[in-house]
Amino acid sequence: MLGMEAEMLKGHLDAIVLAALESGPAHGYAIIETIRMRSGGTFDLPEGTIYPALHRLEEAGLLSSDWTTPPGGRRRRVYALTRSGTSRLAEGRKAWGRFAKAVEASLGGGRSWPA
Amino acid sequence: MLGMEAEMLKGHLDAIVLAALESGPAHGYAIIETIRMRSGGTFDLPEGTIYPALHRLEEAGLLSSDWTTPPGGRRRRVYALTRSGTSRLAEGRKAWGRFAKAVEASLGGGRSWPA
DNA sequence: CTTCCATACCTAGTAATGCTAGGTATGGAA
DNA sequence: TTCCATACCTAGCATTACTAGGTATGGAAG
Repeated sequence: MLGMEAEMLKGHLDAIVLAALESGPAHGYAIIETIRMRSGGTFDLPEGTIYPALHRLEEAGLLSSDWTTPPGGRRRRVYALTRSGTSRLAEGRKAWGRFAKAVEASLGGGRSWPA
Repeated sequence: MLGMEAEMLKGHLDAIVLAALESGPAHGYAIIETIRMRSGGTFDLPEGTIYPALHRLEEAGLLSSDWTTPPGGRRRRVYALTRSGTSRLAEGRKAWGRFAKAVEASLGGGRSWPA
């Protein structure tokens, strides 16, 4: 997040994190990187955002984690989507679709506006 | 908000409220109605959301208000966009565009997904 | 060898914000 | 006259992302 539009993530972070794990398990630092890349640099999340979110998602049963130590590397906590995490992600995508549509309709207000 | 996707508005409400006033001044109840209509029923905001938001926006100089009493009617507080409210709305639309694009890129993750 | 940096994790506390759940009041319909 | 829809308000709550600190290790630079 680049300061300007701080706080805008509210409520959408979970789905974004889950999506970052869809292609396979990853650890916190890598997830931050994935999200930054995918979002084209728009979401540059501080660790203080990601780690608590991961804990929350695991607590909720949407992620599972394992401590791993790659040969000659530091200890990492690797997260993976659980079955309910996968289905929550699907819900999250649908919810985002509805939400975005409603916001656009609300902002548009009859007048056309630049895509 | 239909419960399921509660909290998703976070950070976007202000722009939506400002947009509701773009076509002319209105009072709180009418703004709720406008937003519900425009959003196709998705955003059915409780008064406890709107009134504090209006106060916040006025405090921030983005709205101005006047008490009016229509002939044979109840007392209403009518809000209007100020000049800086108008320009904030423009910023809000741009910010939404960037944000939505980044979320879609983050959720999409290489795989195509239903518009 | 020591120093420093990037990696990698963590958490307590803060600020913001939307919502819940209450309250008041009035005009018109039943 | 009773009730509901309109119309406004607020205190307190829950959630959530962020700030600002902290720990530790492997590798590179000096």
